[in-house]
Amino acid sequence: MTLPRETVEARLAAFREACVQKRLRLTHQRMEVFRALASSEEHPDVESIHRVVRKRIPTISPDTIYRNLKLLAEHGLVSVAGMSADRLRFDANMGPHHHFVCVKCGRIRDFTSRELEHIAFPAEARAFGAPCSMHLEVKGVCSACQKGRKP
Amino acid sequence: MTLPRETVEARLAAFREACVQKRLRLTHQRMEVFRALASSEEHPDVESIHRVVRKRIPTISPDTIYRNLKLLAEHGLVSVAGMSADRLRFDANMGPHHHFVCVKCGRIRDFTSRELEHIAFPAEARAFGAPCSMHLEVKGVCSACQKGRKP
DNA sequence: CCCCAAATAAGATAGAATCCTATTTACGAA
DNA sequence: TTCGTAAATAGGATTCTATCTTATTTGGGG
Ligand SMILES: [Mn+2]
Ligand SMILES: [Mn+2]
Ligand SMILES: [Zn+2]
Ligand SMILES: [Zn+2]
Repeated sequence: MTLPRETVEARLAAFREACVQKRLRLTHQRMEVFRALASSEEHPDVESIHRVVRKRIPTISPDTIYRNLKLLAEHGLVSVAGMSADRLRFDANMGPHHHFVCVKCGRIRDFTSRELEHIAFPAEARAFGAPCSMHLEVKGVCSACQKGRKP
Repeated sequence: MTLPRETVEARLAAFREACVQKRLRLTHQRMEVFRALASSEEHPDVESIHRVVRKRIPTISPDTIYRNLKLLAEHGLVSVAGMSADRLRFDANMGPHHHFVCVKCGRIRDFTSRELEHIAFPAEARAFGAPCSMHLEVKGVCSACQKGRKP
């Protein structure tokens, strides 16, 4: 909530314009859901957004929050923080390594990179606290999915 | 399942030793859960592991899979693939950026890094398919949590 | 101002993960 | 080897996130 007002205003203006271009109806609810998210730098979850929006629209339902965020994410107007994780997935490879994640089939492949291994924690990250690990996730379409094989 | 047998054997041996050192009981179920994970390079979920282990222990319950994987993760013997994501969290910052994630309180902070911006998709990742995005997650303890502030 | 596809509210539903409790078991000590 | 006990398990119940269903409302083009 400590974002510069001009940043928020810019986001809201861009949002309105994008919605018009994409033929997404500018409902009261949709606008307030986006405003709540665009005014925060906390990467809020649905419950947090719902709490905020309820102050302006007391009857708004959680489903409307979910529905709009999903729609907006599909249109590239917001994104999901963190990573693709519908369910927990585990790893017995405890060595340092990174992941290639297929956005089609969800397959996760390990890789290491000599180039990346020598990168220290970025100073910009250290400014927030004491880093202890670093993980790179490369998203893309795996060879199998490119060839149209079944997932 | 295409892992070299020696790799699997080494993992199992290390696992037995670690369990003894950490005073974790080597139950039949725990051993088979770890064997299933250590024999796979698919980053399997609980259901997949359950299917595999059931061939040897037909009565094993999903809860035992969950319980053991969680315990082993706490002891650093396995890890959770992907990222910390108990629930969906959203982001209105659509510019390219990375995340610092506090392992104590879950706070997510944005950062960019000139050093990282110029990194191309690693060749090792491109070997798996066509990358389309890249995201770095730095885990650590944020300043607030270091100072013992409440989450 | 009209119309209607799109969007919403509220409750039902699905599914993942955890909790509860009676029973079993691993393993240290005698 | 046997024994005692705390740890672990099985299976059902429960919690909680997210999605779906359906009747109702509404944004916005014509
Ligand atoms: Mn991995
Ligand atoms: Mn972010
Ligand atoms: Zn794929
Ligand atoms: Zn913290």
